[in-house]
Amino acid sequence: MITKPKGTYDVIGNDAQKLERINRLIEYFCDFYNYEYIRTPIFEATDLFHRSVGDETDIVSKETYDFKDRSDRELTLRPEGTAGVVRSFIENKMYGTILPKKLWYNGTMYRYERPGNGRNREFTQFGVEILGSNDPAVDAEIISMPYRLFEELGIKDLNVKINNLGSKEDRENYKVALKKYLEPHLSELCEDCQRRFKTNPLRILDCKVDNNSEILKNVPSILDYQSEESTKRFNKVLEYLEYLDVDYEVDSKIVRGLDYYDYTVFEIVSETDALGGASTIAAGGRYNNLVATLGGPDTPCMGFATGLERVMLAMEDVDKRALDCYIMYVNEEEKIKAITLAQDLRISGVSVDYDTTGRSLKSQFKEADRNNAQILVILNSEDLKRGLITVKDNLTKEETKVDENEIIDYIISR
RNA sequence: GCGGAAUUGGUGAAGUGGUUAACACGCCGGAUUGUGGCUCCGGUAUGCGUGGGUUCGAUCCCCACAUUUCGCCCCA
Repeated sequence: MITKPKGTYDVIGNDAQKLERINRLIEYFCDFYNYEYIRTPIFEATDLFHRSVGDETDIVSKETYDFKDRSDRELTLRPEGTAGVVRSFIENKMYGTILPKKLWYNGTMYRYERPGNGRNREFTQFGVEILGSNDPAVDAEIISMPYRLFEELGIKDLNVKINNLGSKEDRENYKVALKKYLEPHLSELCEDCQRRFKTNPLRILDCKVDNNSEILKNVPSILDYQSEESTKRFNKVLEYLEYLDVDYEVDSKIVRGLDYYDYTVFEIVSETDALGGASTIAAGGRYNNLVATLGGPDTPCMGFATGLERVMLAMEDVDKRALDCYIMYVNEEEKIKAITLAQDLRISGVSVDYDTTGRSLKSQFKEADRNNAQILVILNSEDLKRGLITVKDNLTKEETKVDENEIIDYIISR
């Protein structure tokens, strides 16, 4: 038997119902928040991710699906959505249109990782990007929108962790101070952190091994190394979040693994058991320099992305949608009536189904209940001869015989 | 990439080096010859992740691989 590739999965059963619900809600939200849909390619030039996400990041250095096509082009399956959107923004000269540009996407991403609970090699991210505004209200919207979406989906124990990375200059100043502080304690840190000290000292902050050590508890905070303007801006973001009733917590150790972030970064966390160790269900931040880095004009931007597989894990099961009508029959004459009546009802906007496996009438009743059918139509040759059809309300169990010519109107009126 | 655990029908699972692989749910059928959801009765894995090996004989022992899962790493 051929099985699915490692790290992929089929969305079936209740997961499929959850995903349908999520996707419907996403469209609804994006419409009301005034975002435009964008779809970009699933593979892009390898270089795009090296220049945006960063050569040195784990995602790019060891998790991408890279390949050459038949003309030896270097291509990569997208490991995240922002790079492609920004590339499209520049390539299609959207910076010349009315700004800000508010875009949303929802698609599969690929990372060659060890699969686990809420972690797959092919996974789905929904994300939005606001390009061309540095207003703190944008930051607040980018955080509050997914927060409200998750609330609407019934996800419990939501919390936003937020931090301010500041400008590149602010970060450089902080890195100097951080290194100065850590230097004497270097031998006390874990191996990974000793390596990070050279490559990316900020990442030591969210190390899980050393997190409880005295050294990291007393580490200088990045928030103390911000310019006045940056701090002022961050406080405004927090103020707006208060107004929007978002439950947040400033955490100066949130750094994120993608190089393009600056100023506001955040994670939305749910402590639901089903998520296990994968409690971050959405994350994002500002990337005011990315458009320029990729060759476009200076354009301040912010966005977030959420992993739908994790959202599904955090959700309660979704009830199957009820079927309006189930039609029952036994002989061929009745069956013909069943399939034609079903078609007429479906065209009239009534959801209908009927048996196609030769079940007994008894089993057809069971099948109707499994489908949570509201109305049962029980066809009977004797009745049909007199132009009548039996309709049973599956809640009240009331049964009536209706004239064949009025059956559709009768069912619609129920 | 590193370390641990698991893998038996549609599902949850018991089980033993040797005839027919428990039990439960589900599903199908019957009692009820065209009105169910209760009850009772019956049916429902030629197979125990895959490939090797040990053995007279393996689902059960050994090895490898795959997949899943937990932790590390990282992240959505």
